[in-house]
Amino acid sequence: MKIDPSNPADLSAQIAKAIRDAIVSGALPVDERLPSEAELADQFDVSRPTVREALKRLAAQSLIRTQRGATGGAFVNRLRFEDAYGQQITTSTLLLSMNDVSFATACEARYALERACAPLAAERRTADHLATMRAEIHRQQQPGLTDEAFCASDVTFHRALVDGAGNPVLSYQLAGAVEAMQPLMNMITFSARSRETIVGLHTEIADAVTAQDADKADDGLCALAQYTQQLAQNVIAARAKD
Amino acid sequence: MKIDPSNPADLSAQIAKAIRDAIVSGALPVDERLPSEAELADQFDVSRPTVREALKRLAAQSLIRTQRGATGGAFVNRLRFEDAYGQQITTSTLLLSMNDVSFATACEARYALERACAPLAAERRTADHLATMRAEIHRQQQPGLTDEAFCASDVTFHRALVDGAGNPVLSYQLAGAVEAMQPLMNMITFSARSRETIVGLHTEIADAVTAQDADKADDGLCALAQYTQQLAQNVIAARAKD
DNA sequence: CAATTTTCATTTGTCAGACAATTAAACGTC
DNA sequence: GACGTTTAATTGTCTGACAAATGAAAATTG
Repeated sequence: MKIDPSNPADLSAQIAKAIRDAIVSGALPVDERLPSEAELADQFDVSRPTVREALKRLAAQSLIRTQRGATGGAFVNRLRFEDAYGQQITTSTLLLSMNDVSFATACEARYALERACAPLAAERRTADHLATMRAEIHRQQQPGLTDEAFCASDVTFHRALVDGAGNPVLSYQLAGAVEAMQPLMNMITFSARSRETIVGLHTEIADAVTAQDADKADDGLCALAQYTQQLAQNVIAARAKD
Repeated sequence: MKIDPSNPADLSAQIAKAIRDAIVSGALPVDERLPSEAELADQFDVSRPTVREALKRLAAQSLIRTQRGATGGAFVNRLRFEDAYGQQITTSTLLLSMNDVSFATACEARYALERACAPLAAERRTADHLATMRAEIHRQQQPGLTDEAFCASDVTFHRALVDGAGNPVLSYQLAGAVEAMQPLMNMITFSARSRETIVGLHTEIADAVTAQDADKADDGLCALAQYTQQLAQNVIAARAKD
């Protein structure tokens, strides 16, 4: 872990990589305290600011946490799913916005993944998940709701569905797919008519999950996917006219 | 973007967040040059090392790239899918290893997501994808293959299947799920008999995808998921005896 | 004038040393 | 023994400096 080629550029990146590899390989277990910045500087034969830049890189990925004081230092962080959600969502959102991913492609991916969760959710959903879904359906029927609030409620509804599968790995993966879609969905203006249709499909899905009917839930998701694609196409067509 | 509360700790984290928000919101477009470190230090009223630590945090997330020289500086980076793969895999791997995620949970998530790709892959796979799958099946039949190499080939096979869906968003999401499983799979010792079974199922899947038969591909994946779970249970049972 | 070389200014990368803030342990004091 | 005080260790930040890279401008040369 203490190797460093004599290339005097990217030193902090090299040090960060060395420590990261040690963490990923398990050589540095969770909650292990790293040597102090001064010691690391000695070991790698660099200055303390360079070590600090390397540690900040790792902190940005939630791989370490730091603590001041006598018994302080940098500690290997237990990467929790909640911590990873945020990064996953940020990354997914940027990937979509920076790579000219079409609405159709993103939508297809999102519903394909969500349909994978539906059978598990139908089987294992708890009262909590059902209650969240019903509450969001109710919210979506409020007349004064802005389009942004409608989309946010939509995200909450679908995340409750995904979480219903009771598999944290799935919830983590889907967090990116579902939340990253929100900026794209926000382009759509939801008329009273389209909201009614969506709420109807949400109700169909919630009913199916309540009844533990995986097939019906899948039907609802398919219909919702199709309808969402159609709404987006209408927006695109309307823009083309201008 | 220039706001900074007078809390004199975590300055670099606050600055990183301010710039990150500007990038995510689109205020800083791709390839835009950030002010020089000296200018940023002036604007945020901090020292240059503090600014540098903030920039290193962003660089660790591939949000910016830096360049030395007269026209150098920090530029907003176009986050590419290839760049994000690595981070996704690292994060997923650590999440699994640090959170006592059971083999069953990880396996369930992985195959649920992979099954979501199968119908699309059956529809759109190219000759390239089919060739990769066949090549890996062939490799998996080599007698001298180590268990690690067998697992690596397995990953390549399944990534070809996922890529066959022709949806970069799906490929990105699945990269984490599929690759992060590899360390867990490496725990399993693949006997000649189990390899034969797996190769048989791989062949069934490849045949189905070749014939564009989504249902058969799904059958193969389900069988593979079940068999993998069973192999893992055998390993766990054998360990319990010791 | 054109092409090439040189110089130079700008910017990042790194270093050294310093001080402030925080924290827990060691130490005294009652 | 309980409670405040000191102290040492550690991170967070600042200042100032120099090296290295790099493109642009200036000087030189044919």
